[in-house]
Amino acid sequence: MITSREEWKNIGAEETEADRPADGGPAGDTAERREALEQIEADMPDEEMLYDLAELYKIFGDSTRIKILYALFEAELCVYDIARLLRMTQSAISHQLRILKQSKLVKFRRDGKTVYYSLADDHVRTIIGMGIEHLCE
Amino acid sequence: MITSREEWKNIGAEETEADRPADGGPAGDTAERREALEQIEADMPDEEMLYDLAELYKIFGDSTRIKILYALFEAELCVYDIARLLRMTQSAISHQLRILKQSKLVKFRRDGKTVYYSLADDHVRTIIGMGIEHLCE
DNA sequence: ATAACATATGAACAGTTGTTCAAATGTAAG
DNA sequence: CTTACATTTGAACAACTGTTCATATGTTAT
Repeated sequence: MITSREEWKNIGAEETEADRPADGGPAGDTAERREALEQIEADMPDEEMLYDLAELYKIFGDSTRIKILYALFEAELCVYDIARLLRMTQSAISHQLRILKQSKLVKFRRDGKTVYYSLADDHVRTIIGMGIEHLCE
Repeated sequence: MITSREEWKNIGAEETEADRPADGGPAGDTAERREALEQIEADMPDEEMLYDLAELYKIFGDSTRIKILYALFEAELCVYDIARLLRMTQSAISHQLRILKQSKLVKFRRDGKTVYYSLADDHVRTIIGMGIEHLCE
């Protein structure tokens, strides 16, 4: 029986790199391939950008939030009405609105006791539109 | 001290609707507002569509997956090289590739022992592009 | 001031998610 | 066949997420 992990272990490397791929790989580790990888690495946006990008999409990755955003496509709405529309508690909606607010996807204005929310800009529409386009094929 | 929940409670309603907003709301529950909400509800895509949309964005909501997709922007890559590029275990990468595969965001071909992955279509590029555009403002 | 209303927030809890570890496939060569 | 390589997969576990419940904050009216 093969111990499996042993093949991958880069003996002598630090503990934290123990399970990462060492040299080798398919069709040998040619200079060309190594160079190509380095080029790709160089062309990649920095860590932070990619992290922020993932954080942004995480926001869209919840159906409650998608529904809220979609509802705001048509009109400015108060928390109470969004809750009524989605048949959820206003607490749940309020929590999600906070997240949407933090991501600058929605803006709000206060009118007396009521707080009205609306889309921050048209990017939201475009991003959701892209997703729908992908699904419809 | 106010018991708070009591104000919301729709007395006589089923248990499951106990904490949902009943009639009322800001500025009274006029017929106009009720009608506007019904119109919005009618214009909303069906539950399933919105759920699928959220599921799609969930895929983009992880930086490892974003990195993999971004790497595939430039070239077809094997699992081993993606792992090397992102400095992660090939197991972790393989798990994520399975998810990307299931969502039809990447396709793959086998060449001997090696499996090469690439973007399934250009929607991925557009969707990620939209996200970057939103961040850069 | 008090009461009622609209929204926000903190803590707790269940459900989900991403990585790791270990082992299993699948493929090619000796 | 066996061995080595490349990838996949299942289980376990920690970290994260969304909802609920209870309560707090903010606003208007009396």
